[in-house]
Amino acid sequence: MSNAIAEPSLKARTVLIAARDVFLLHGFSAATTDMIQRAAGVSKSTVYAHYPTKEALFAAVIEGELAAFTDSMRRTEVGPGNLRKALTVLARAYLDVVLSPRGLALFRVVVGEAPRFPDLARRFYLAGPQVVANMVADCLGEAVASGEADLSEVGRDAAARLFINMVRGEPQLQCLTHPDAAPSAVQIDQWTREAVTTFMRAYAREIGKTNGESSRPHRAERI
Amino acid sequence: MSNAIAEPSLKARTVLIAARDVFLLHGFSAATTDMIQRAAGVSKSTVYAHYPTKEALFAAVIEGELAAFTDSMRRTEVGPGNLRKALTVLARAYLDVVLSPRGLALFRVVVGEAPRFPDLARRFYLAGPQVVANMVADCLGEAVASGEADLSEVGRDAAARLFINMVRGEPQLQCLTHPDAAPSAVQIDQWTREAVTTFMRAYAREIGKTNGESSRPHRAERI
DNA sequence: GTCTATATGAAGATAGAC
DNA sequence: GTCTATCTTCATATAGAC
Repeated sequence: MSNAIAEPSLKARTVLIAARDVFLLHGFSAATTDMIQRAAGVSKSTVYAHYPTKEALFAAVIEGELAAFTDSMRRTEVGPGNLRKALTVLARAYLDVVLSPRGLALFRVVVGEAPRFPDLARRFYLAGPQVVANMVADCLGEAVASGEADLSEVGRDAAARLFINMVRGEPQLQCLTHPDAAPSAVQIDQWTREAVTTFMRAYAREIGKTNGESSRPHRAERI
Repeated sequence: MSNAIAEPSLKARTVLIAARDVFLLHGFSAATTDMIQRAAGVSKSTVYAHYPTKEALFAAVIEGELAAFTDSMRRTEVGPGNLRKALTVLARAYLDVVLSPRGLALFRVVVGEAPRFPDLARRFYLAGPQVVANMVADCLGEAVASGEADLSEVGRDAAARLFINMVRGEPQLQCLTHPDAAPSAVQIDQWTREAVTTFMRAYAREIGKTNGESSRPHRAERI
């Protein structure tokens, strides 16, 4: 069936998917077009029919991963709840993507090849950390408006960046430097809790200090 | 010209230094032994006389950089002062190394090649973040003892890790993803201040704010 | 130990048949 | 568009003279 009139975009996608696996596993330089060709089950010239060079194929792969990353984060619904709850949801969503094999491999490759592909590195920052920071900043804006948080000392955007870096820092670094040891769900929960707790201690205003899931929704949320 | 009696360790060091420059600039796979040989001004077989393979040479380079990193941090004198001052000194010392061209290149290469050199990646964590976290933890231990800090909620070691990741997070990520734009000293100062401020707001106890010099911390107060 | 010269293999990319 | 076969270049690593 597919032999008669091969749809061009189909083979192109096959090549792209194979290239993604190979590039994310080996990095740009160590990956070879032979590996990609073999993984895709096509011939060498089919690869070059759709992508003029190895660099172009690499760029297409990274762009696709960035889009997937952004989409994944954008699908996160914070939902109703207090600030602690909202930050916890965002932190978990961020860590889920960052600590996934795909997320770790993307970081490795983009950062490792940044001197050779500076534009891709910049786009990584915009599609990843920047997007998440904006989501957190929105959340913090509402919290400030409702009196849940006081960010007058550092500002909303700086606070958002501090938070996501606190969330990402240790888990990502440990995963990057211990490639064979994936952290447990319990460990990830603890990291999340520590970061959220620290941020809340620094910037949350004491409303109902007795704490413990005060079911009072400070922010009347849209649903 | 190096005709008389070439000291073996001299040429070995020449090769190692050249290899360091090449590996840190291009990464492991993109670097070639030709580049190293040319940069060192020696012949191909001289390289292989001292290091059996490209991998072994790479490992020697990374080990050397890790030792330099650790030494640099260990030379940091925290000196007398309150907790805010001590954390600021440690943060600046850490950022100086992390954001230096050598520090950024080391991170790039080690993280990028971690799947192929997992042992080096683990040793990177121990020689870098772990060392700094221990220094911060020592500092925090004193602060707890003197009543300057209350770390009962997350613990001393977790607090230390949170702090260094807050310090490192945004500056390092921006430098890694914007290889052509070095941050200004003012920007670095601001990042440092934001991280220290956030940590202090979360965990410092207000001593002598209203009643002035009530307790006597063993490190001299200074604002 | 160090050099020149080279073996050996594989990389990225292309030509031409179908 | 896709394949088989190939070109050119350059990689790591080694042999043999000095």
